[in-house]
Amino acid sequence: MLLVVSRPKVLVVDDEENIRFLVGSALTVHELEVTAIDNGADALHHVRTESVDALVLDINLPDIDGFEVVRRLRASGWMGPVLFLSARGTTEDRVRGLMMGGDDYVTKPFALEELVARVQVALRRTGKLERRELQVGDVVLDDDAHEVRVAGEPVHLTPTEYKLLRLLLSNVGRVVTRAQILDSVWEYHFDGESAIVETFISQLRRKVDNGEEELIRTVRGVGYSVREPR
Amino acid sequence: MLLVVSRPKVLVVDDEENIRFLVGSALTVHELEVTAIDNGADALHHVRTESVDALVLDINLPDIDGFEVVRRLRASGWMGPVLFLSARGTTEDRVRGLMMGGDDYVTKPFALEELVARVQVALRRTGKLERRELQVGDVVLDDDAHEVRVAGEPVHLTPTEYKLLRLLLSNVGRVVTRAQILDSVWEYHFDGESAIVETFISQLRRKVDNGEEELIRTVRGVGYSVREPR
DNA sequence: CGAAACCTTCAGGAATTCCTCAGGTTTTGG
DNA sequence: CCAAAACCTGAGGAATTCCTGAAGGTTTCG
Repeated sequence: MLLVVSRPKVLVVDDEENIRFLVGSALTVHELEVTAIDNGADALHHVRTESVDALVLDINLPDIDGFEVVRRLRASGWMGPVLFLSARGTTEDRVRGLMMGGDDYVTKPFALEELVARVQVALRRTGKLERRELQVGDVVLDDDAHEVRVAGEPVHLTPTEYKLLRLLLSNVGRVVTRAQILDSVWEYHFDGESAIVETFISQLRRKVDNGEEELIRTVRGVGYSVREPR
Repeated sequence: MLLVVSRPKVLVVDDEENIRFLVGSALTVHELEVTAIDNGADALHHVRTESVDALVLDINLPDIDGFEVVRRLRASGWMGPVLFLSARGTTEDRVRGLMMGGDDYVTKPFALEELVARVQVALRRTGKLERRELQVGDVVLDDDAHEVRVAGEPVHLTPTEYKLLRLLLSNVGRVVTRAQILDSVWEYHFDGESAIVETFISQLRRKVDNGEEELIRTVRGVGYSVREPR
């Protein structure tokens, strides 16, 4: 597996303080390195002098139009992905026409989650971000393909099984309590009895646990855990 | 795959600033090298002295008529493709009659996307741009010919079917969610119910999925995905 | 204008998945 | 060693999700 040493760098360009803050925070939380700039000229300079892996760019900037920023960047050879932000309705058609290719756009107001997801997709496409894979032993959960492989062989999981395995794998070496599971996989908190967790753990084991060393350990009175095999 | 070292060069000739800007941006985003000029005389000079791979040319220029520009260029041996821009209705018939060889035209107002596509087609025809094909298993989607072949045999797809297949094939190994599909193939975001995606997936499968190993996998609760067969 | 091609909705049916229940097995603590 | 607690697992009906054909409406093209 490819080891990505440094985090991908994203430049956010928008003249609204709020947007910069929100988008910046969201991207930072998702392990990206963020710089925020409020005008086109400085943005140009930054991309040309620093290394930037992706650009989140408002179209309506006080000085240089977002399209123009990109045009100049392309002219100077920068080929990274660009995600345009545009106010709904105003430039929608123009944007549609310009996008395609490597670029993308979202209209304000947008869901931060969606924006982050798109930036990540773009970064993966350009190889700056590794594939989202969780691996323990010979079990691989590939979040892009939404697929699970055991010893290389694809294994079919139902949506709930998948969510459960995902939760366990992203907590390797830690016990996940029944309450956590109920809360995360199902969306109700009740402490009441229900064998539902057990049922799904059981099914998961049948599909994913191949004999010898058990992947999913039961921690009696607490919950379940997956640990890296030795 | 052919490595294209330098980008194809496109000259845009139009007296309207806006058109030059929009067309220029669109072409640049699509990795073409663009020069823009606002009159016929300079355009003639530019083509004769610099290397130009394709021409986007307004018919109504302030000085020399677009047709005349091309006539002279042909006379001096320049044989590149020309895409004429014309105002709707006014010159349409004339254009039809006058265009020859590898030339094409679009009427204003036009979709930038379409214009870019046509320029690309022209450049591919003259070998300045590599061919774009998406292939998975024995299904080939040829974007230039706008054609799909299954095991070598051409298969007819309607425009929507084609867009859908194209989206799926350009995301091999990744799940494409229903929302992504609706957003990309159709242009509305709604979370409301609609069996339309299913309907088209169904039709696509009938046309493209040939028995043995299914090309288009359903990922229940998420979307659809195509994966490279092993 | 008329025909053909295409898009969309709808609805019945098929397939899959969820979840409860009930009986069995293992572990714990005294 | 025994009983209680905790956990495992299979079965089956309910619920959800998906498939697909048919029918009606729209657009395109000659």
